[in-house]
Amino acid sequence: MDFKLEHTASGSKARAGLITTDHGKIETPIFMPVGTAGSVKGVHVKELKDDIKAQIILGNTYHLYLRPGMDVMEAAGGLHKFNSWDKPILTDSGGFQVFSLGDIRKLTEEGVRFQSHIDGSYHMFSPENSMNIQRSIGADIIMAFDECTPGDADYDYAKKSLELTGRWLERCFNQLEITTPKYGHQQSLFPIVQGCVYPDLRTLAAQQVQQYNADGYAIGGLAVGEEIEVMYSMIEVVNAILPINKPRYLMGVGTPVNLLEAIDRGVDMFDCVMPTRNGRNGMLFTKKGIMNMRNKKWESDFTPVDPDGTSYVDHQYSRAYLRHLVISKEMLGAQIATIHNLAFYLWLVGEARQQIKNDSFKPWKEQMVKQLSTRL
RNA sequence: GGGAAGAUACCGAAGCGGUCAAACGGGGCAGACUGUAAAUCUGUUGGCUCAGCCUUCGUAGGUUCGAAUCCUGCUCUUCCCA
Repeated sequence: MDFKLEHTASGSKARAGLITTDHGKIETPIFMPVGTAGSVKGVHVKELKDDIKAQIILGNTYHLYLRPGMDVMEAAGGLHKFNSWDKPILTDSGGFQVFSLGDIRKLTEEGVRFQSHIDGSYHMFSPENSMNIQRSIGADIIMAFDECTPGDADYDYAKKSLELTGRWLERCFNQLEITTPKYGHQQSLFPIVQGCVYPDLRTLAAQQVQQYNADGYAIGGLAVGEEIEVMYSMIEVVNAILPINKPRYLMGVGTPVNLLEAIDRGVDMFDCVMPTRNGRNGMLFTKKGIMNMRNKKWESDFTPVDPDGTSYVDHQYSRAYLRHLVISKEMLGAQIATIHNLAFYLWLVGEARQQIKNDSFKPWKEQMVKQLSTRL
C-alpha cells in the first residue's frame, strides 16, 4: 500500500492524498461505508460503485468469523470474491466488539473471551487469531486488535488499557510476520492509537505506534461517550504526532460535521454506521441539514428527496413517497435513505478534497458546518 | 319469531362498585442512533386557565356516599335455534 500526500489546505491541517492498494486507488479524505457482515446493508455493489461512488468499504472480523465462518470465506477465495466487491476493503479487528459486547465478554491478557450474539457459544479472540482471521478475509487494510477504551474510563483504567493495546499490537505485527496473504494481494496493518480522553496518554500512544512504521495509523476510542470538543482536541493531540506522510483513519466517526472538523484537523479516512443505520431508521443527511422522514411535515411534499443530491434516488423519488415507504416499513424506504446518505457522505468528503486542493477548504467548511446540523 | 353473548379512548382489547382518564397491543406524533448484538430503541397519545378541574367506557333512566363496573328501558352488533 502506498500513500501520496497531494496537498495540504491553507489555514488548515486538512489534506488531500491518494492511497494505492492492490485493489485500486482511494482518494482522501475518504468515507468508507460500513459493511459489517460482508454487505453494506440494503445496497447492491452496483449502487455502491456507480451511484454512491464508494472507493473502499468495511467488513468486520467478529461478524464474518461467526458467520459464514472462515471455512466458507476461504473456499470463496476471500471477501472480495465472496461479496463481489473488487475495490479496496478494510476489516475491523473485532476490537470494537470487545467494547460493544460489554456484558457478554471477558477481557484477559491473552485476549477476549466472548459469547456469540447469535447462539451464545463461547469464542476467544486474540491478537494472533484476529490477524489470522483477517488474513482469511483478505482485506487490503486490516486493523490491530485493540481494546476500545470507553470514553468515561478513569485515568488508571485508560492507562492500563492503553498498555494492553500496546502489547497486543506487538503480537499483531509478530503474527503478521509469520503468516502471508492468502489471495495474492498485499495487506496493510494499521495500529490504533488509544488513550481515552487523556492528552498525555494519547501523546504516548501516538509516539509508540510509530515504531512499527505502518502504512497508516488509526485513531480509536473516540465518539464513545466523551464530549465532542474533547474528541476534537484528542484528534489534534494525536495528529500533531503521527507522521504526515501516512494516512490517518479516525475510527467510527461520525456526523457530517464531525467529518469536516476532523478533516480540518488532518484526518484522512472515516467510517461510521450513521449514514446506513440512521438511513434505515428514516433519517437523511443533506447539505442543508437533517431530515427525519417520519415527520408529518413531509406527508404531502412531492418535491424530490434531495434536489441537491448526487444520487439517482434523490431525483427519482419524492419526499412524500419516501416518507410513505419509511412509515410503512417498506424495505425500499431503507434502501433509498441508505443510498442517499452514503452518496451524500461520499459527496461531502469528495467536495472537501476539492476545496482542499483549491485552498478554499477553511471558509467552505465553516459555511457547511453552519447548515449541516440544521433540522429541516 | 325464540335464545345467547356483547357494545370501553383513533383501532383492537383488558377492566367488572372506590387506588380508572381507564392495563396491553396496534396506529398516530416526536426523539435517539458515531470502528453495526440496531430495517432498532425511547418517549408521548381526551381537554384545559394543568400538584387542580372538566368531559369520556352504546343510549336514557335508576340503585349507591361513590358506577366503565349493579338494575331497568331503548338502540345496534354477533352467534345459535326456527
